[in-house]
Amino acid sequence: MAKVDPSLIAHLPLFGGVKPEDLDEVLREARSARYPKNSVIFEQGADAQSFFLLLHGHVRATKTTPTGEQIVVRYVVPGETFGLAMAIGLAQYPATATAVDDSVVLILPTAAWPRLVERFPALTANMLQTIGTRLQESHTRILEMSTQQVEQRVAHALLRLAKQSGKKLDHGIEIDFPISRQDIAQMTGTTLHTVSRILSGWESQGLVESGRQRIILRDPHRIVLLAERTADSGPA
Amino acid sequence: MAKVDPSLIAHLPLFGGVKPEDLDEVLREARSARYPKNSVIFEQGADAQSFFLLLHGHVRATKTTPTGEQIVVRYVVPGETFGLAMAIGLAQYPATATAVDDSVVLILPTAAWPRLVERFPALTANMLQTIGTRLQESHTRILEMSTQQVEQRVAHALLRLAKQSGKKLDHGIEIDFPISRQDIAQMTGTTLHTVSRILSGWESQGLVESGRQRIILRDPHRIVLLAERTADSGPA
DNA sequence: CCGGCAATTTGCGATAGCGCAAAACGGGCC
DNA sequence: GGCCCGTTTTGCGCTATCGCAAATTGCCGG
Repeated sequence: MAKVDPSLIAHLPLFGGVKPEDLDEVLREARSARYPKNSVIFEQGADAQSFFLLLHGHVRATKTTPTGEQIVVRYVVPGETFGLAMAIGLAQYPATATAVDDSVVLILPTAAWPRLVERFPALTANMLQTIGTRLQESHTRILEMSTQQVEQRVAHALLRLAKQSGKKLDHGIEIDFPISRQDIAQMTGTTLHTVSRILSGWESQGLVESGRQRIILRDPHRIVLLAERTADSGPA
Repeated sequence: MAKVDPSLIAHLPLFGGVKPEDLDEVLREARSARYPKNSVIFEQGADAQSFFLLLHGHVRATKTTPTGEQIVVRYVVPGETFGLAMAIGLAQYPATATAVDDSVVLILPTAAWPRLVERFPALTANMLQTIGTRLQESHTRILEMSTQQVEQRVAHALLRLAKQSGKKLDHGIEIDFPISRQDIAQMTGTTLHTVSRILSGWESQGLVESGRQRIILRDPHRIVLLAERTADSGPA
């Protein structure tokens, strides 16, 4: 297991306020690991023995009901933390994390957290900020699910993904990791069938170009219009 | 403005780990205020100059879209904090808070927070816990909205309210503050019409007894069954 | 290069829940 | 005690979206 270079993590929000030269101290507690595409990093309900920092790749967090339905909680991009159960007082992970791409993560033992917090009080504040942001995002999502129709929700979801992980091409913005219709359905509270129909429609209007687990926004601007459109407005 | 007795707040989660005798120091920064039923405590978008602790009454937090639709984010019960914008790094309140009952709140200036945190480091951790719990609740809500039908969602919402603010009667559990069909609709992502139809149905089956802004769960157990029922299961 | 599998597309009902509108109700205030 | 207004109920048609099923497609592994 290779040593992690402090410069890799120095700029991350979590470590704001921690002196770069102190980061070695943090890294001493950490190890890194590689997860191949589609491998599970941790499972919902498992003991939260570690928390994670994504260095490379993409991770999907999902939550499953007792009856087996699942939703995508979020996609993690490099630089973000995940599996923070312990920070909010949970002994088990509330969601499952899966690498959707070959991914490299920094693993910190949950047990080290209290020690780190004591040593670097700024960490708690940073963590609070992180969780707070996620809370807001959740509320936004609830608001959307309550007030918008499926097409608008899908538009919002794709725009968000594009902003988060978009790779600019000259003919549009490509979402930079494999994502299926089913995934999008689970992000927006609908079915893969409906997502497929919507994307087909958009494709024939030149709004997107998509294929197997691959989506390119060809005309982000018009998608923004779609996302903001009220149920009735606009021509046929 | 009356002095607040430390014993009133000593047991609150936010102050866990703070010595009771130190609470005076906190209270020196605070003032209390009374908000009559239906008055607005702060408005979404306003500068977050204070944060709040509910002492008596009930407060509803709502979030409104640019186009005017709104959802109920949560109901605050005595002992809980609200308006924590500053703790998560927001300069403006992300929601509106309204007293749904005559309510008494403890008001703490946002400006005092950094000072308090420095003095009582446990506060940050407590806050993290609080926000973390809310994040989880949000995720649960998203999961429900994604996977359950309206009737089940309403059942869950009522059960939660009953647990939070239920007053036990010998003939059931009454939700202890005024709540309209519209409110429930905004908690569950549906319309007041649908909620009304559902409650009417339940009433005729003896599950609830309800009236103007008033709901009594007559048969919580059967409502639990409803809440857990999968779309198809069970007889007509 | 081919077989097989997972992802996607699409057609075709079925329906839960919406939206509108109107009527009934209930309480508080004067 | 009666009036006024906000809340609730309910009928009725409509449609967005689901659910199922079958056909198609594109990849990956061998």
